[in-house]
Amino acid sequence: MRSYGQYCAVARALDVIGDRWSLLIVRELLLHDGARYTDLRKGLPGIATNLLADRLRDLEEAGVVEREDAPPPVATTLFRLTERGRSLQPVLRALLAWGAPLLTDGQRGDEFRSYWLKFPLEAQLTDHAPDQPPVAIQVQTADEPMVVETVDGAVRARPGVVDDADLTLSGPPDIVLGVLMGALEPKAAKKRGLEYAGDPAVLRRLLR
Amino acid sequence: MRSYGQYCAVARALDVIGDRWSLLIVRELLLHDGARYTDLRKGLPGIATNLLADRLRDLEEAGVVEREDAPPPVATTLFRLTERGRSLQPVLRALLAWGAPLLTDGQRGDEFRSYWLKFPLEAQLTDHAPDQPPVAIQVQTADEPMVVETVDGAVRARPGVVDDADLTLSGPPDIVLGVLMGALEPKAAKKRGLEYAGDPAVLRRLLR
DNA sequence: CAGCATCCGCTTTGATACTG
DNA sequence: CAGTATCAAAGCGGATGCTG
Repeated sequence: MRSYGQYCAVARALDVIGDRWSLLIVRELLLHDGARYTDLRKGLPGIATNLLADRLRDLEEAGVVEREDAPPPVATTLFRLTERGRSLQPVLRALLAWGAPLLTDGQRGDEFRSYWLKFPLEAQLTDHAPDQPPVAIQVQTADEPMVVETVDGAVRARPGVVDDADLTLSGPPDIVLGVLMGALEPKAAKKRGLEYAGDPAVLRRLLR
Repeated sequence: MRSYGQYCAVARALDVIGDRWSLLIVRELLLHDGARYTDLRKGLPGIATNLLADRLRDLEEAGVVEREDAPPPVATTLFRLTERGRSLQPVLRALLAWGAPLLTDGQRGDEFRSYWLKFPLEAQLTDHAPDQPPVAIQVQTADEPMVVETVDGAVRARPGVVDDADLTLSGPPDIVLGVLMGALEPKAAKKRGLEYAGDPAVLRRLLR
């Protein structure tokens, strides 16, 4: 990117990560540290492959990303965030918070990966009854199942399955997200394609 | 900007404010609410006038900026942030914090406006002795003088002059900033063009 | 197959000139 | 003062080809 040529911290930051796709690459690496080129392409639908290569090079030069030639049997290049790269998390969090209201008008044909739910869910949900036994919610939407669970008073979301989930949600991403963010009543959501099974109190415990 | 087409809050946020110059326009309006088109141009050295007009239109459509046709005697258009626009402040703060280390390698011919110091100074400085009488630092660098002063235990920076400053700093922006951020010792700074007069304890009170 | 590089058409940006 | 208009240059998106 061409520099803004301004002696200002915001402008200098944007000189480094203001390029199109750059912050989304950082998002992918925050969600999936040690990703292969192909993983990044899958997580960045719409990016041109030459741009991904360019950006990775730029970010590497800027000290945000580092590449590691994994030894056999993997024998592939892994891309990681440096410490400096991980310190972009507050920027992503702020953007996430600002952008969250823009999700309420539905998916509108946008691409979606269910592990993208990790950040909004962990930001929004809190365990309001950490003394109670832990709970787990199984979420099924789009490409892969996710688990939302309480761990030591914190709420964690990860790809995966649990067989003893206290609550199971499945349906379109925007509906599932709406319910999990407390913006949509389960009753209304059922009419819009939500499958809902288990204990509703679990949701109230995390939402409040 | 072309949409990323991803159902993700970060991507949707970037769809709105990820365009080149957009966040710097927001910076200007946060620093100078109710700015005229010409004020914005002065505060955004390097922007092409058609781009400024385009971005202001886009941001207005997105509900970030609003324009107000000021009545006489002003009789000009004023641009303001909406509430939604002001809520971008955490994003700017996060970018500022991330970009701050990039300022330490000097100004390198970059443009500078002294009121840009407001955010970094207020973010970095704290009044560690709020019970003591208030203090003021007069800062003179580049285009206009700035005052850094304690107000009810907070630190405020604003364009202007005070005649009873406890400390006066003047010199090149990067040197003055280095001293005020505590990254540069006054002694070393003097060798690099800093004029320094008054009570050094004032600085220690705000830095610690 | 993973990790690019190249080519090409299109869009965005930048610089400058001009206007109500 | 607050923009349009114009045009060249750079950046982006999509397709495809190359190399280990």
